[in-house]
Amino acid sequence: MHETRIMRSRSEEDYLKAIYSLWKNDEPISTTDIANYLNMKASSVTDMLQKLSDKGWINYKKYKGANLTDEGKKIALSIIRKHRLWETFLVSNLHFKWDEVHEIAEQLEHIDSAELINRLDNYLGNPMYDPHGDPIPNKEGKIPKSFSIPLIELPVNKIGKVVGVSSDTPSFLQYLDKINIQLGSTIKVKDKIEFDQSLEIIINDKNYQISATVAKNILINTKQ
Amino acid sequence: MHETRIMRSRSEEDYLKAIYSLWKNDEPISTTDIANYLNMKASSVTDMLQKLSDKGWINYKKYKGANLTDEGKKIALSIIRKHRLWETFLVSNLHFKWDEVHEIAEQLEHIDSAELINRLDNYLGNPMYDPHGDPIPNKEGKIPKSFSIPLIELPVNKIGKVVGVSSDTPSFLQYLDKINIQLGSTIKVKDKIEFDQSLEIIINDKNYQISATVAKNILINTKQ
DNA sequence: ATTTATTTTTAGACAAGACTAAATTAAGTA
DNA sequence: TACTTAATTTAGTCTTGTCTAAAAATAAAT
Repeated sequence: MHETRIMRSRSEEDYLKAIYSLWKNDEPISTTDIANYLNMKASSVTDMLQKLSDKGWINYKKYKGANLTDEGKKIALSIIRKHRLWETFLVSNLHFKWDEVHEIAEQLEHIDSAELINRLDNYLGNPMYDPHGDPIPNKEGKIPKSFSIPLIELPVNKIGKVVGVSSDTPSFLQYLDKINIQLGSTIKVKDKIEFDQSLEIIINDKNYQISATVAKNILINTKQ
Repeated sequence: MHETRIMRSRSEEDYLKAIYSLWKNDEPISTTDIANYLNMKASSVTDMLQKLSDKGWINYKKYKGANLTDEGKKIALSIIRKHRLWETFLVSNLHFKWDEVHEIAEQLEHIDSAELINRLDNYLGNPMYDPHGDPIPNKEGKIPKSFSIPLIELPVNKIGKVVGVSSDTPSFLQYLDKINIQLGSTIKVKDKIEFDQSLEIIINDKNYQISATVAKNILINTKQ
């Protein structure tokens, strides 16, 4: 007895993932936003939205944007699961640095084998978070809750632990490496500069000055 | 300074690998053979051969078939390297069975990252052979020599060690599992049946009767 | 409320990679 | 050598996923 095999193109998967990533409230995502996210033209996006809608993966109303259906969300989460598990493998086992893995994981996330990804999950010890602190959805698409706030909201003289980042760009991650910030690092906010919102912080007894932009993209745990 | 990035489609890579696999003597490979190997129509193959020739990866003369150039051979070997390293990972680390890995490796072999594959190679301990006993080309495309003969050529009462198989089909590999043959197994040929060339063999003190077809696809070491 | 600007969709084109059917070339045979 | 068959190529079609340019719809502004 054969399972029904729904074939998805790489492109379709990329769109679903993009829509998931752009999803904030429950407002539909605009054509333009998706186009920018994927570096494509709006007209291409319109075409694909119609196709994804026909397949039942998104709800799409002309001129109104798109939102994932439950089915579409499930697919997006399975791709994100793959992406984050592969990133974990690359960093934990192959010793890539956290700023080097995104591109490769973008390819690996499209490998089609449930068996493979579940075995990889076990092999890695069923991790809850990837090397950037992002939660890894489980087989059923459930995401572990993570309680965190951006570093910029941490009060002066409080100590926090880095549990994630909200930007994955290599330049940002490399900057963090430079000032010795990694997942698990302990940070104390020594002072907040009123003028530009920048922070004076202490990491491993060394002082650093970081911009508000950076502080917004570092995630700190909220419970010990 | 950016390295020149020669983009290759998955299709192109599949053709190059096919031509490499079909390559025996130095006679060019025919359009039909490639078509059969890839389950495609000859006309599709003709199109692609022209394209690969334009890119300098094969030598192609109309009606005369195709052969890899040095450049093309290098690409084919790099894909085979990736395929076999991934198969090794799947079997050795994720504990897949040797008949389950081909399909997945067919996908993984197209992942494009030299850094990834070299790290994977090291992670696996720079293996020389994959789970089917096939030699793994190194970074430079050099293939370790393996000395082996098909089991059918092993003389009666001689003992040999299984070092590989020359068919990768799941049905064949599953049959080998059933009669307890794996890489490293010791086989003694008890008798050869003149009539149909079938063999009576002993594995782990148990007798089995195997057909000539099977015996041709089991590779036995020639030096201790 | 009407005009203006922006966003989105439509229409048509193109490249890649497959196909079918027809034409051509090569090979085998009488 | 001429004829027949098999292999190969050509020509034209189709699908997917992208694009540009133009048209239509929505949103913003006077």
